[in-house]
Amino acid sequence: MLAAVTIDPDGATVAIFGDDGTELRPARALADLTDLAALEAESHPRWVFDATADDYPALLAAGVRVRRCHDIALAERILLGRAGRFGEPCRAAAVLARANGGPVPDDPEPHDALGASRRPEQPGLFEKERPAPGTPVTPAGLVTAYLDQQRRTPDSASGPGPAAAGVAVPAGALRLLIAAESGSALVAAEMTRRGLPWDAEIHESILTDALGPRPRPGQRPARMAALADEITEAFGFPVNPDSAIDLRDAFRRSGFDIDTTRAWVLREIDHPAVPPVLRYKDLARLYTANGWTWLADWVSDGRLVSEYLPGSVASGRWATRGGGGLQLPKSVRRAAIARPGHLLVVADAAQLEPRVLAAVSGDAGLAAVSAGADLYEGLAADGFGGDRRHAKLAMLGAMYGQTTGEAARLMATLRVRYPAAVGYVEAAARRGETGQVVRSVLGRACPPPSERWRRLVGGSGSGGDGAAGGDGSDGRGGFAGDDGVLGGGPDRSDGPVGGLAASGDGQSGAGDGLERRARQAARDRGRFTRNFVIQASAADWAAVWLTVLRLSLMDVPDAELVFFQHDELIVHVPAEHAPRVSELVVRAADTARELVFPGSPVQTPVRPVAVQCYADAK
DNA sequence: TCAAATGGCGCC
DNA sequence: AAAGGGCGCCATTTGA
Repeated sequence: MLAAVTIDPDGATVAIFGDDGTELRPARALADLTDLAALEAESHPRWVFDATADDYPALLAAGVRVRRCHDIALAERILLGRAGRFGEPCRAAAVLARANGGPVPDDPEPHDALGASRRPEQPGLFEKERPAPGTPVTPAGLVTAYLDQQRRTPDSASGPGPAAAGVAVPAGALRLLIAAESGSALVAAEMTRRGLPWDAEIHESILTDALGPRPRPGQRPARMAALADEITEAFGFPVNPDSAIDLRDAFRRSGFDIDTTRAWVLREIDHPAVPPVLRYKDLARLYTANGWTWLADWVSDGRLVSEYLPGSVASGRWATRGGGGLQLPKSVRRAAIARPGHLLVVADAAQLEPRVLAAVSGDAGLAAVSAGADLYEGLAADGFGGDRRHAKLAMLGAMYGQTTGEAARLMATLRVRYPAAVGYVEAAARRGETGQVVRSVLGRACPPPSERWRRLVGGSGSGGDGAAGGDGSDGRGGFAGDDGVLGGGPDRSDGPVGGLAASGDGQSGAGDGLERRARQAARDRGRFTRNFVIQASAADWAAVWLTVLRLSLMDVPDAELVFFQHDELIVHVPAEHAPRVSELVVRAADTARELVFPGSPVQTPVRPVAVQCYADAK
C-alpha cells in the first residue's frame, strides 16, 4: 500500500493507492497531520514523498513517525545517474515532465531544515535567472512518478560493477539501493531534528584548557597570541601565522625553500619556529572550527544540530550542511554526553572498506582473512611477515591508488597474495582512465568525466576513446563545439583538482605540458573510479545497515539514532535498553551483509559499546 | 568591495 | 621528493 502525501501551508494532502497504483482512497486535505499517525499504525504503508527532507519534518513535528518511504528525488538521482545524467532536476514534477515529454522544471531550492541559513540566500547580482520551479504535484502525481520510476528500475543491476567481475549481485539490487536511500532519508530527517546530545559546559572547559579564556572579539586567544609572539621571535621578524603565504615566505627568508606550509612539510624542517607554528596551527584549528563561535552557532538546548544530507555525495555517502557534523574532531568528543538515565550505544563497522573490497571482488583469500576480527592482523600474518603497519599501508594504497613510495612496493605483495582483489580495483582504475564509468555493488553509478576532461584526455592521443560505458550512458549531452572555455558543468568528477587550472606549475605552454596534464587528469580519474567502487559499495552497505536498524529501533522506547558518520553510528537510549539496542545494531549489520553481499563469506562485524561519553567509545 | 578561489586541516 | 579516495569549514588571498 502506498500513502502519497504532499505538504502545504494549510497542512497536508494524502491519498492511498495500491502498489499497482489503483486509487484506494481519494485525496483529502488534512489540517491536522496527527491523523496520519493512525494511518501509519493501521496499515504500515510505504509513504511516497517528493523529497523526504522537505516533507517528513512536518510529520515529525506532528508526532508522526513512519516505517517506510519512497523518496522520489533521491531515487531519481540514482536512476538519472545511471544514465550519466547528473545534476538534472530530480523532483516529482521533473519526473512527470520528462515522462510527458514536456519542459522540465528546475527543482525548488531545498528547504533549510535548520531554519536560519548561514549561507547567502540571495542569488548573486550577476547570476542568471533560474526557471521557475514547477507547480506543486498532487498525491496522484507522486504515485504516477513513483510508478514511472518502478518501471525504469531493472530487477538486476548488472553493469560495470561486481557483476562484470563475475561476482554475485543481489537480486533486486537497485530496488534495495533505492529503499535504503529512502530509509536513510528518514534517518537523516529524524537525526537532523533531534541532534547529538552535547554538553556546552564541557566543551567550554575543553576550549579554556587548550586556548585560555574566551578572547574579546578581534583578539586571539591567549595561548595563540603567546605562540604568535614565539614564532615572530624565532624568525627574528614579524610573521602572521594565520597567513600561509606570510609563513611560507618567512621560511624561505630563513633558508628553507618550501612551497607549502602543510604540517607534514614543516615537520621535516629544522628551525626553531617549527614547534610553535605546529602548535599554533593545532590551536587555531580548534578555535576556528570548533571554538566558542561554533558552540554558539550549532549547539542549542544541549544538542548539536547539524543538517544531514544523504545522497548528496557522488559515492552515496552523506554530507552535512552546517556544524561540520561529519568532522567532529576527537579532541571535542568528550562533550558528547548521554542525557541523565541514558547511554550512547556507539558502533562502528571495523575495517569496512577492505572487507567490502573482499566481497565485491570475490577474492577468496581476502575473504578468508576478513573472517577474523582484525583484518589487518590477518593480512599481516599472511604475507607481510606479521607487520600490521605494512599490511595496512598496502591495503590503503590499493584502495586509494597510491602508485609510488613504500605503499606501492608493499602492494606488490598484495597483488601476489590477492590477485582478484587487486585486479578488481585496477580494472576500475583503468575504466576511469579511459573515461568510462563504474558502479557500486547495488548499482550506484559514478559521474562520467566532464566534457573538458574528454577534450583533454581523449584529444591528446593517449588514453581511451572517452566512451561513457554503462547502459544507455550517453554522457552529458551534446558536444558543444570547440570553444575551449567553460563546459564541464557542475560535476566534480575529474579528480581532486576539480579540473586542471589548479595544477598550473610554472611554464605550462603547449605540447609537452598538455600531454602531461592529460596523463595527470587520466590518472586522477583512475584514482577516483578505483576508490569509488569501494567507497560507494561501503555506502550501500551502511545505508542498508541504517535502514534496517531504524526499523527495528521503532520498537524500543525512546531509542534515537543521533549520529551517523560513514561507517559509525550512535543510538541515544534509556540505559536499561542499551543491551537490547546493541544486539539490534549487530543484527542489522548481519542483515545488511546478507542483503548486500549474499553468499559471500566476508564478515562485516560491528562492535557496539554502551558509554556515557562518545570519547569513551574507543 | 564583494564573491570566488585557495590553502590547510579535521573526519571517514 | 613527496604521496593518495571522499567530504566541510574557516581565514586569507585573489580577481573582477
